[in-house]
Amino acid sequence: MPPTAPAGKRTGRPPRTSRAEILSSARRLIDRDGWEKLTIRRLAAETGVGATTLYHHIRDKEDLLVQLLNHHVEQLERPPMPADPRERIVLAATAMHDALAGWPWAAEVLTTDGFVGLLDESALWMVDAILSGAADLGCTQEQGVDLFRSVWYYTVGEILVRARTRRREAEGDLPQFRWEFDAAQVPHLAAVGRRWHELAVRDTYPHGLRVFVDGLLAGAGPTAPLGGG
Amino acid sequence: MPPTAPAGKRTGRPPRTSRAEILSSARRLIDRDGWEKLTIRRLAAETGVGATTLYHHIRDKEDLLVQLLNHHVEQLERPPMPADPRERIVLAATAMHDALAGWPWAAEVLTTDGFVGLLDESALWMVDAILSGAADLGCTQEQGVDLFRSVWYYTVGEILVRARTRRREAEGDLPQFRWEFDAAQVPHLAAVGRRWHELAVRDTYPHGLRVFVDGLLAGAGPTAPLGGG
DNA sequence: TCGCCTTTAGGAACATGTTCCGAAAGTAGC
DNA sequence: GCTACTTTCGGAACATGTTCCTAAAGGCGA
Repeated sequence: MPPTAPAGKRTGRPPRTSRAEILSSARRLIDRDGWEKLTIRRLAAETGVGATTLYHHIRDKEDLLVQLLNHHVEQLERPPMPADPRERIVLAATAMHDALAGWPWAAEVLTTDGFVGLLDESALWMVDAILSGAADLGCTQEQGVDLFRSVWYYTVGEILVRARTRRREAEGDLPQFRWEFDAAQVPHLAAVGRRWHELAVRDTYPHGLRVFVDGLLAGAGPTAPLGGG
Repeated sequence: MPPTAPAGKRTGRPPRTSRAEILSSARRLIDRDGWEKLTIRRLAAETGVGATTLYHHIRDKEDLLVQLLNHHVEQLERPPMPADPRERIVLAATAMHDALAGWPWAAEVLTTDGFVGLLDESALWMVDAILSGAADLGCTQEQGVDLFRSVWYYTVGEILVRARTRRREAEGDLPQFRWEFDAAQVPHLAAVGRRWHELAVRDTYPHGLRVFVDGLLAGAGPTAPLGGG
């Protein structure tokens, strides 16, 4: 990795590419072939350099993906924030969800407590909106962070599960599942049986989110701790 | 893959190993070195065969992991089910969570809508308990499945995030995060700053689960649809 | 111009899961 | 015993992300 060259004289072999150029190659590649096709070697070819050369400009693939996500979120239209704190939280969480839903690899990268430490401020207004909503409703900082994390778990889980389900379906992988269950052992599941998938197509994220936020906030406030201890 | 030999005469080259033997090698390997060390080649060595031979007994690594998970869940002590439907749901979800928490690869494998189609009945009593609780509270099948899925998203998200966070910490990867934020752009986040991790150590899963279940059920019943459409 | 130093380039190599295909090792029929 | 058939074995090979290390290419001082 280049030592974040400040300016002025340059010595040594001239770079054949740059971080910015690599990122733009990556965006081009994703736009053209989809993000599943984004491999290091392909990206190197698209950039016009050798594969290992990329590693002098990006730390690793995750670094690359985080930068791409930053760029993606920056380009999102930023909706006006509702004055009502609760609505603000729901809206911000939904925006977070939607921003990631089409970019499952982004959710994959951000599957980390404190992923906020990876992103630029320009991509963090959603997080800030949630924290601000919680604060306006009387939550302490601790409670705000707890609320955010719970919402984040739900969101990231939904995205990862749905993304993987879609991929499985695309690969025609479902037939291998078994959908006949022994009613003696699992009567309710057996009653559902192969209707499971038919029943599981609805988008329950928005409703679940609302329930979650309402519930988490119902017990909040200066006197009632949000979480356990 | 062997054609699930029914019985009787055997012809052809005699097998050097079997599915059961591979599974038990895998368990031994995991017990000894941890599941991160479970690779195909290592497993083959432990079993005493060539690497590619495994593929005549297991479909792929995911197949292997699912079988291991089945075995793991089978060995869990099955707690008595509370008569109260709501408590039953919470207990079953918690059991599901705890069963997976120490086996993050299992959550990885089960990140799929309808993962229940992968497991044996003996590993599905938790799912059935949740469906039964929902039914007892007046939910339709649709609502029960919706409730299960929402709880599942939350659960799987929590597990994946925590597992990945732990791995990151183990690799000493956190320092690369940035924890100074521009207060002008994200005031609340900036106020939290590097206290984020300090605040994020609490286990909020149980409380969040309760909130979630209560909230989802509050709007349930024969007349009030649980989800959107 | 010649050599030194700095910086970048990228081939070789490794570990991962996985597929292909020819070789190996049995039974069955003659 | 010989041939055919069937089943399993496993090395070679591929794509993936990634590290190591040597070569290349420029500026700078003599």
